[in-house]
Amino acid sequence: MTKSNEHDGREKDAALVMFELLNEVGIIAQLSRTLMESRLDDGLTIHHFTALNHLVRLGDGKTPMDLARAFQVPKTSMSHTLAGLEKRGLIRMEPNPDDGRGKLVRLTDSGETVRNRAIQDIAPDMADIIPQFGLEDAQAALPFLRKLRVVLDKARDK
Amino acid sequence: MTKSNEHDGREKDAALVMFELLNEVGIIAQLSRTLMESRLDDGLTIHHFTALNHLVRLGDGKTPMDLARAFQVPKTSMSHTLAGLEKRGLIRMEPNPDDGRGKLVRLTDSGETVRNRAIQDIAPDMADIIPQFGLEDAQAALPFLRKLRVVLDKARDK
DNA sequence: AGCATATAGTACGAAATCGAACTAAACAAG
DNA sequence: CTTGTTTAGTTCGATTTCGTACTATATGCT
Repeated sequence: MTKSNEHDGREKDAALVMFELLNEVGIIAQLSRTLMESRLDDGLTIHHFTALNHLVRLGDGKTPMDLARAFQVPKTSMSHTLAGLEKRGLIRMEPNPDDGRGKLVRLTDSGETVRNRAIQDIAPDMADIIPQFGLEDAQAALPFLRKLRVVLDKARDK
Repeated sequence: MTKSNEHDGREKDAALVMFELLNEVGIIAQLSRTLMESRLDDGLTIHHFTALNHLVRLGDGKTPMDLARAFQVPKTSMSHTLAGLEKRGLIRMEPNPDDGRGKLVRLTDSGETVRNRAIQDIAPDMADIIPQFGLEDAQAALPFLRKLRVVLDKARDK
């Protein structure tokens, strides 16, 4: 039926490859999520950890909307996550001096400590995974994934 | 402090690489999730689609637990997803002849049709993404991701 | 066989997710 | 300055997610 312009068995449609790729990515995300979550548990969820991690790595003083956009979640969900972090004393909310509607998210010392401890707790698991296929493969995959993330991000608003 | 056995700036710890990698994967999964969801909507969620897709690709006659394990979700969540699919007439639940406790999930014709249509609806978006970094890169990434998924899956039960 | 333990699935309730509606402030145009 | 539009964030409610507890069957051990 379909025209076979090269080797039929190996002929792979671009959409097909992408489907498979995102399928794998979805499963990996789910697996890593549950793996990390099993290591966390001071009642901390992945969302809590991810937000803390983001603030440590890229600097605090972000607005809630910045974070919502960064993680592609609705602002109401981010509100909820931040409320949880604040209740635990891991962040503080300040009024945004540049925008009377807005707030700024500030890491507390405790927040940074908790994040660092979480990293320490999870790191052994991460390190254990690498040797199973070599650091080089993983390093090679990173730029590709970054690019894919950027492309998908742009495709977001059609 | 850390010994610099090569080029210090590029020296990357295995755990660090893995963190970054899974971070990217998580964001990509989230983006692709919302992208797909925007194309679906006959009330179908990603979970519905993913389950249908799995059954078409790998064959039906799986138990709910098979599916729960495949997607790494609690069995109660899978119950809920399957209930939704059954209510829509996209699957049927049979008793498992080999296990009196269990059930088998069967695709209906309608289920297969709906899955195929969903694929058709999403395919253009998938195809649009590929040219932005070349089919070869994507094909190269696939085996790596599969391996990572398998490794994580094994690490699951410590 | 009989009993202990493990497993498949469901019921139920608590928490999380997220859309809709709302408040308040910013911004844009006249 | 007023008016209309946009944006940040919260509140509220419907739906989803998922842990706990339960039932029923299977499996393993003696």
